[in-house]
Amino acid sequence: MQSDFAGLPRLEDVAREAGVSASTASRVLNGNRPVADGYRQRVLAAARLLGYTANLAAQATARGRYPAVGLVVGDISDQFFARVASGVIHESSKRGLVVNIVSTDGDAGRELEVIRELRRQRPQSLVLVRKRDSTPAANAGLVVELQSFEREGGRVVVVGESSRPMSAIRPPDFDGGKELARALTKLGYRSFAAVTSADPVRSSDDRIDGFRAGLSAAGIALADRDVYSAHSSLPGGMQAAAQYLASGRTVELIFAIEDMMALGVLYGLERAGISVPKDIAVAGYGGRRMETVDLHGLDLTTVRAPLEEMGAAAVSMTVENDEPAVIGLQPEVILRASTPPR
Amino acid sequence: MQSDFAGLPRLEDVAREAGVSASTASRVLNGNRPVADGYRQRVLAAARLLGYTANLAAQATARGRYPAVGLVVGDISDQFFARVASGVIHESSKRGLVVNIVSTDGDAGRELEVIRELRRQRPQSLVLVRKRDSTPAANAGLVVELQSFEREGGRVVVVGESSRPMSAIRPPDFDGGKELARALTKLGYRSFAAVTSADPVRSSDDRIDGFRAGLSAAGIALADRDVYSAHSSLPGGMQAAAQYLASGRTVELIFAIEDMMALGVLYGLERAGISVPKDIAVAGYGGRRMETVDLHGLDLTTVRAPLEEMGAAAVSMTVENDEPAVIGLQPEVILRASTPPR
DNA sequence: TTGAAAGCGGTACCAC
DNA sequence: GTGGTACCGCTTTCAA
Repeated sequence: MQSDFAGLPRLEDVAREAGVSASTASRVLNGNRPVADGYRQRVLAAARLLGYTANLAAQATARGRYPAVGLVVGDISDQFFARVASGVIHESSKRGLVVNIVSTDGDAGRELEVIRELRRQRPQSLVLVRKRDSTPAANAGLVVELQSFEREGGRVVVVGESSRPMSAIRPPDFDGGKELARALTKLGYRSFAAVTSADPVRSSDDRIDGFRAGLSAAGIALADRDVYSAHSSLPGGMQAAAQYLASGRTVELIFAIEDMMALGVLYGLERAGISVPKDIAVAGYGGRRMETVDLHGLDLTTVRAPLEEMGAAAVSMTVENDEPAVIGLQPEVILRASTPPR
Repeated sequence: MQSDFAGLPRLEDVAREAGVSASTASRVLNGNRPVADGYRQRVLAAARLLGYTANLAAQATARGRYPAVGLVVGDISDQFFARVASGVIHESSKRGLVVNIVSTDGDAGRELEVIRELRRQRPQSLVLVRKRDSTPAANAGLVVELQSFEREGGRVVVVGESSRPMSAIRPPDFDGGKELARALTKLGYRSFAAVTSADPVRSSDDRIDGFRAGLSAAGIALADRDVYSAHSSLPGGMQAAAQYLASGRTVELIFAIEDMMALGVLYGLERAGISVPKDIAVAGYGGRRMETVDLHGLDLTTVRAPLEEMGAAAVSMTVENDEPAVIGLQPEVILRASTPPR
């Protein structure tokens, strides 16, 4: 073989350099068992001198476990997946775990396939990130695969949607919608419209449901005819704004379940001569870092979805062996200029 | 140790089940050397029956190389990194390589640190993705580290900025700007303004320079006073639009070096009562999938940066052992409604 | 405390 | 073709 890690120092090289046995060198480097201080120093010096780093794969075969988390995302260019992945990567790094990432390419049917791919590496845990639950059909083989993984000592955590009896971290969409409603009613708003995604994603519904619940608590009803739906994107938001305008109804505030849609709504309204927030207020959801450049009106009120935290929590769950559970995190309402007090 | 891959079938289990030696089983499963067809079938059957998948780490220690690519990104929630990563992941998957991902957290100074982290896994190659070249200071240790990696048979490809004598894949920003200018002049535009990023990123400059070069070819000059700069974001674009309006100058088309900025420009203009594309045209750059919902005017002309392709090309470069080289890919000008023929 | 030796799950050379 | 065996780099008993 040609490129056999050629040149990289092995544990034995360190041991020889330090004049001790490989066992001792190993003990020093892994710091578990006691080693005479003189030897300890020499081993450490030798390791530093040679620039030694343990071969993770060899360690893994010897130890019987690979300190890795397998990360399955749908599409890493999508903000949702990217932000969760970011959290997974950071938390893993903190905990000395490496991250092996695979993508289903947006095709949920490939989940099983990529998980098998991932398992070749014998990761300690699997973090599946999804926007929607897998279809019952795809689910069949998947559940078998995951259970066998857990039976072999692996841990699985699903971030996002999951109906399976499996540890999961759900985005606090309902609560986020609810708290937003509460904050807005507290600001004095009394009549609302909402814009949701035409795509059946659970998050959207939850946000709307939560929003509605929050309004109810203040004695305000959100009529179905005041809920518009469109593609979850900036253009979609413009379309929704057009629908709203065409309806002839007027409300004090429009809540869009996604920031880009909210921007689209904003844009659609303004180009129709309706000023935000003077004539109407707008709120979004997502909380992507929308640089708060001081621009009249573009300071969008939003709810920050704790996606990075969810990714981090997923990793934590897999290492601390808590009971399987479904946990949620706290959303954060961010009030800005697009919804001034009334 | 508890979770020692417990329960997972080993090669030996497959061999026993098939009634052959481990060597033979290995040969069948790796398909290199000849094996009698009878045995072959039995081994394959046994493997299928037991659900056997080779332990990648063990294979790696035995073979002396790990079929993995180490991917270093600055911030995976950033579209640029995410799209490149997407390409890396797909291409790797195609080629049977696993992807180990780490992030510098946006702190270029951490690059060396995370690369060391990555090298514990003995990946065959390293793909570094960056928006800007590393600082000379950080560069010092980095170059040593990377050269030692290459000396040991690893391959390194930088995607994005790199001044080092190292294989790199540069985004075709200059060409993209140039081709855009050519396409626009061909449509009949004659006077232009541009909006660039206040942040010193090479891509921005290249796009502007290319744009300028393209205009020159048509005998048109882009004056410095017609180049505005702002934060590369939607609000930044709005600011730039405000600057443009305040300048009192009028041009036929405004080119912003980033799509979100272009949208901000669009928005800023329209809210000032200037209609796009009726009164003025706008073009962007980036080509993120901007869903082409049929909305008057929001169909933004742009240049598609081939980021996924760059990621894929990086992986290809590391496996096909071409000479180290700096290669570029083709940008794609996408003319849409925001720049109608004049 | 320390080192020798036996693994970990595989691969690949060797002789039959 | 096939199986025995040494070995990959590291960990972890086990005796000394």
